[in-house]
Amino acid sequence: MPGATEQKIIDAAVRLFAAQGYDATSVQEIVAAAEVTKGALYHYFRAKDDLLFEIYRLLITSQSADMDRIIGLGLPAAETVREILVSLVVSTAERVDETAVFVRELQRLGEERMAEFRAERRRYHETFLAVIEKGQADGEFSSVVPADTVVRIAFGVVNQLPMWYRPDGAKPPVALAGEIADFVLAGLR
Amino acid sequence: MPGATEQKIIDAAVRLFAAQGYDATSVQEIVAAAEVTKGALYHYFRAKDDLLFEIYRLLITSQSADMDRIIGLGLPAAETVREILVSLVVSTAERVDETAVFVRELQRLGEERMAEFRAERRRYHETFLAVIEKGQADGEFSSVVPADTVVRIAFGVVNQLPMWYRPDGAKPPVALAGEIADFVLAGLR
DNA sequence: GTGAGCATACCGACCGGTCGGTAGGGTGGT
DNA sequence: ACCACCCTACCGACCGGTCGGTATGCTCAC
Repeated sequence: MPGATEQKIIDAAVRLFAAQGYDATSVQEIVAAAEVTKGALYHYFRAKDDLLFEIYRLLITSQSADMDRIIGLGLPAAETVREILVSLVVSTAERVDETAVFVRELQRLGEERMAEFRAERRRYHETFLAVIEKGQADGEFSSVVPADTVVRIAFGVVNQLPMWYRPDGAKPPVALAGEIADFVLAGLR
Repeated sequence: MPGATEQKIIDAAVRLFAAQGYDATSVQEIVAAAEVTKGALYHYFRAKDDLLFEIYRLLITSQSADMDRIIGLGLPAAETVREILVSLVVSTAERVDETAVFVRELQRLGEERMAEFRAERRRYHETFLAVIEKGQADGEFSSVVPADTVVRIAFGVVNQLPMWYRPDGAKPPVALAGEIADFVLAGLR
């Protein structure tokens, strides 16, 4: 539960990192945007990349929880896939800036933290993969296209979403999410 | 038609930008990797971001040409879509580094160049969109999912490809391309 | 001799991070 | 009731180092 100052710093960092990139954003810019001082920032964070770490942690934690919750419902494969995709697209649309930073600057994490995130990401990936494979094994889905390719396609759209999605666009996120889910499910018939 | 020195510089820049990011790569690193000196680099390029510009230009030019060639064949919509996707996936796999840089650092281009690329990108986008819309109008494709969403999904995978594709992986690019095309076409039935 | 193709030495700006210090609110001994 | 003490939160000037870019001059093919 971050305090007000801490939160202002993270919000400003997310906004600036998304708009300009991590390296192109100076600590000075962040503190100016957050209306705090450098002293305050380094009081709460040991280094600039702790900000990145924190941004990723918040995003991943909430998305993992979403997926686990949906799988816990025990729905049929098709409905599970739909629920996962809709929730993922909607939550990504809600947090485009965080996602943009995540996708673009993942590599900037140090070795150890990188490994930690890869593991979590892999788990996330494989949970979704298992749902599709089960659907294929049960005959609910077609097996023409291998499950891992389907997963790649699905995560591909989501991760690219920050490139074109605009909150003030014509299609509300939930409509978009529905279309994407429709298309993926159509491909699995 | 770049000379040998110029080409060495671009190759080194692509490799380093892909591995570390644009801002995290210093001009010193580039000239060291290319085995030239700073004088040589600034003899051929006016600024560091001219390198980015050149990388993008080479990539976009060749991909646009590929797509125009395929459309020129005048095949039925389904085959056109398949050909476009396969050629795009294969050529992206051949140039993962360029694509990674392109996707990650597009924003670093200045306003004017950015506008130029957006226009070219839009044209590319809309050419593919038109193929799908025509297929839907002719009844060859289903219209359940709007064409623009299909385009977003297709380009999503391709742009994310550098994140997971490894040239030494189990699946050769052409197999991968086939699977992706199969899936997209299945979604269009 | 002259211009293309480099090499080398160097510049000022700016960057992430540090550090000595302060403001103010709680706390415990008397 | 009061004050000594401390601790958290924060300030902002400053530092060493690195960065993109430049100025100048050599060399060699034509």
